Amino acid sequence: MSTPIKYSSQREAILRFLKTRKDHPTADVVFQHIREDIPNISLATVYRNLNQLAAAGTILRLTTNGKTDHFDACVEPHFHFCCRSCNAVKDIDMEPFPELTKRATEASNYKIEDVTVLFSGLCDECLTEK
Amino acid sequence: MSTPIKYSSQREAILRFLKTRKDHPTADVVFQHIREDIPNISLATVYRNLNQLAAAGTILRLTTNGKTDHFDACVEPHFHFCCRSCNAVKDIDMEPFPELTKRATEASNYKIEDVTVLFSGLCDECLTEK
DNA sequence: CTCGATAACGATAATTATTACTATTATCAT
DNA sequence: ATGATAATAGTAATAATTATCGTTATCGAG
Repeated sequence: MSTPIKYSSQREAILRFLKTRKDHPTADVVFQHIREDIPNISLATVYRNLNQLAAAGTILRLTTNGKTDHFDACVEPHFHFCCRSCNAVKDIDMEPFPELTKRATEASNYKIEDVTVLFSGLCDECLTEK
Repeated sequence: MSTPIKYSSQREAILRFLKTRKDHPTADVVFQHIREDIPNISLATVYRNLNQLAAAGTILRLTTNGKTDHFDACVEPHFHFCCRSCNAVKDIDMEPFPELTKRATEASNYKIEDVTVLFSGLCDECLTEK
């Protein structure tokens, strides 16, 4: 049914780069870094592949308060924090909360497939610089 | 310090409309409805006032999987659900989870000010239509 | 190993949501 | 009433993302 996926070195580079980063870069940040290795890569290619990888569940798309999406190569369920000052997206290392999905399933007649928890406030760096 | 806020009938109409709706409309939906009462209202005015009301904490901005923000006149802490098929945003009526913010505060060195929980999956309507 | 179908590409145009700008109007304290 | 300025309508500009399109790369079948 679905069209077969062919290998591309660009996609491999994008995924490899994402895996080296803990800070959930945006499409443009990915683009800026990848072009150091592949100078003539197109921004559209970056978007196309990030979308495809996210659709396949290989990476995670993080929609935050900020206007642009961030991407995360870690697909294990975990929590994120978005700083309202610098818009950085960071991980919060705490145990998952299966209770949440369970109670939402009981409380609604929807098919709950996923839950995203996004904390916001001020990150460590923005806190110290007064 | 901050500039004083002056009354405007447009803003009042926007807020009044939002309060009649349980379904968290987007800026454009607000615009389309308000212009039935105020035919020459500008879309920019709708955006300006929604932003101002959200900044003041009078209404809530909901950033979802979909590309456009939704707005909610109910600022009491509660949970939302976004349908991956029709992109509708709906409430989920369940008890708040103070535990979440508490544990995030313990697990990080950030100043946690807020948390948004967004469930996703298929809504009741999309479930029934096959 | 060719070959052929087509997924993916680079480059760029188009689209979409949102914000900025500007001259005018409305609010409101004095 | 009047003056300072917040808010407006209308529109131009911006920013992020997606669509288009001619070309290139992948890869299974012969």
